[in-house]
Amino acid sequence: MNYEDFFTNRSTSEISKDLLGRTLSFNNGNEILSGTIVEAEAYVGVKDRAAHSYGGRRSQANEGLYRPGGSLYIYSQRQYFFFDVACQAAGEPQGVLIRAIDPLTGIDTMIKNRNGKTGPLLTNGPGKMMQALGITSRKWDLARLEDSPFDIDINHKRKIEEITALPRVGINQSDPKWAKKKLRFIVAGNPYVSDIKKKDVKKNHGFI
DNA sequence: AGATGGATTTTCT
DNA sequence: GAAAATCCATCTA
Repeated sequence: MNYEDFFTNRSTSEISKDLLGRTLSFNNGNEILSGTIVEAEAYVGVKDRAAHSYGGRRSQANEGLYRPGGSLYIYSQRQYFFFDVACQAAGEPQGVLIRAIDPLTGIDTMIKNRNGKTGPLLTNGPGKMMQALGITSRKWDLARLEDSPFDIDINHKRKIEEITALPRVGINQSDPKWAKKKLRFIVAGNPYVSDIKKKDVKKNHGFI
């Protein structure tokens, strides 16, 4: 299995769901920072009102979405960066946004990168996650996953008790049809999922 | 625990 | 000039 196969050949929601439980890692040149993906959102292209590629919108800023599955689309907003992987064949601008990871290695460095924050505050949101990894530029935008310091383990994943589908976060509500679509997938009960309620957190973090 | 408003910067109109 | 796939401090209960 290679990245291009993994990120094409099935729907972007299926790909997003299948990313849960897999390890995302970043080699900062000194050590490997990594964590288990516990939250991801699908953006399904030109018909998706909430996608950056809605209506075929295309510019230097969102070019990554138009690249073949397995290409990186890194984008910035309000001093924060977002990590997306393009899905589907070249020219079909769909993608998955990785929103949160349950940290595994390099945790001390993540705490430093996050100015002393600890626990779920480390990585329970897309901007926070990238800050924890120490990403401060769009340097790797448009790169292929296999040619970047990022890695997603597509050969192994942790067993998950239950996956929940929810509406996506922070998107324009002017078109309820798309705003309400359940294209956000989470590991139920994991404390690193953004906005999870304390009472919903499970002791095993949602893994078996 | 839930709600509100400010910060800040890239990108497009 | 305004909007944006966010985050955080601060308020109220």
